[in-house]
Amino acid sequence: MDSQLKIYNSLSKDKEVFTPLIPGRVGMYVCGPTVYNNVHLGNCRTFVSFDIIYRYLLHLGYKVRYVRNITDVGHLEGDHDTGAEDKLGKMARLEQLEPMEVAQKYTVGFHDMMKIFNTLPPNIEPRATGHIPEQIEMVQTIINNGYGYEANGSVYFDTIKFAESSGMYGKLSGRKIEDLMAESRDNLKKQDEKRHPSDFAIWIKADPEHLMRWNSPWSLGFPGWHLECSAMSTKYLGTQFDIHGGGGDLKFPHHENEVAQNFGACNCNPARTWMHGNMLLLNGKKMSKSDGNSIMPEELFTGNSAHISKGYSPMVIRFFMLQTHYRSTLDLTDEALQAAEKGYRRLMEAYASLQKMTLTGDGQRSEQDGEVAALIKGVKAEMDDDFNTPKALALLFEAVSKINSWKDGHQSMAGLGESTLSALKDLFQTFLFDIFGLKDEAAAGDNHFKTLDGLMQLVIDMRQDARTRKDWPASDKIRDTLKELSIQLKDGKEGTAWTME
RNA sequence: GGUCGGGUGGCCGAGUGGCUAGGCAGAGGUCUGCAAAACCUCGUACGGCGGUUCGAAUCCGCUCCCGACCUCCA
Repeated sequence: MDSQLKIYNSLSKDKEVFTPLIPGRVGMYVCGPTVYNNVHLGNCRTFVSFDIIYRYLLHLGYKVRYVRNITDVGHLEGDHDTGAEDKLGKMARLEQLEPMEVAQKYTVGFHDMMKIFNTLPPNIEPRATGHIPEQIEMVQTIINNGYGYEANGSVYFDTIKFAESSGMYGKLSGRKIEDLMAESRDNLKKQDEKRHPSDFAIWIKADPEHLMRWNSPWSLGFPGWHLECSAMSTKYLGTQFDIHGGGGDLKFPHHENEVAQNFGACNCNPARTWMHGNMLLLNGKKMSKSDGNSIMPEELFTGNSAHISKGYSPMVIRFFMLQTHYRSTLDLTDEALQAAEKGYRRLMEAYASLQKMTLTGDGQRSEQDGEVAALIKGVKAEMDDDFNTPKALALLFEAVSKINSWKDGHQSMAGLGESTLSALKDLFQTFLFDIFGLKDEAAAGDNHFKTLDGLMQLVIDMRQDARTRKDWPASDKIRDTLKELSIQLKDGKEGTAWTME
């Protein structure tokens, strides 16, 4: 709890020592998906990043309230926030479903995928359509405070007024208000209703064909995108809270407008720390369906895609994500995934070896003990430095070399203290599973695995007998046949281990 | 065009004013019946050109290239 956790704040563009508003507690809001289609992989990366952040905060002992919304109304297709079709409404029309059926379908799919990636569920997962009264109330408050105005049944946020009174419109995304004002677009519909081009809709009067609409003091309509996050973060975390996160592409306009709305409603800045994950690229380019530069999670698992040579398991992908800092772009390539797969296995195998180890030395501590102790401290220090998972992982891999050396007798464990060894075991257990959220897929402890392992021990014994007799054809036949079945035997000093490839 | 972020060894990726992560691949070695696995050693990289400095890949300037955002996007 007394850690010196530092977090990079997009608002100040600097790393800051993290101090929660209420000691011991953290309120964290992360922008969730708009459930109009299957989650795509970039989405998953953002949520995995924040999952690790959430897990680490829990590890530090904070009582965290993690809120991640589901947006199921208000998010429009096309050019601007008026005159375009709602994403959910469009899918509903195309698939001939109720909008809520669309939302339900993709919400379930999203949850399934989050589970596959082993992310912890948020504490509250509010839906935009479940908070229409709260949003209407917020619009009214914004109007009352003089930051919103009605025009023809729609309500707009007055960005110029906000910029003048707060001086911070554009601060989060590094934009100048003059530039925003100059960004007038010819193809903008309903531009005439706005006082300034940079103003945005917080309540939109529905066209007759619009599927989702609610009564409000201004019109039969629906809330603007951005507003749901402002209303729901306020409801569950208060007008001010600790962390607001999301993908980097949400900085503008979504987050910028959120700040504005919250300020307009409460005259205060909502989140103290803004965190943004970076993009996932595919072969050096942003994923884009229209260019064919895209891959769905399922395709990644099955290998059914022209971009990859084979399938990769969810935990390999999670490990792959951990190897890059959350604020860096991550380039997904087949070669990089292969490297990640091997690295992930090596780490898991070393973990298994470590847990079985007992001390062989005399308990006299030597230099080696100090090295391991420093390593253990280092891993935590890296996570305290803005959740630096790649560096923490690098240190764990240094431990992997040591573990394998001890195991194969290349290096003596002499000089390692009992408490140091057990701290190292704890470190692996805690970081790999509790914080990084990995699972050991090979040893996915079900009954079948137990049976298989028993069977394998028998086969290994029989091969060992053959080897003792120097019956090389027999022993090699066992080894080679298993290899064809994707089971690899690994001969070591202490006998033979096996793994599934 | 505007704004921002990058260009690191074969690939992916940390980091940072001097002690020069890590993973994967490659080379050599140890071990082994052979192999695999494992371990050890090795390649001394930071787009280009200038400048600041005792010293820069790390700071500054210029330049080239790439990406993101500016419009739906995590």
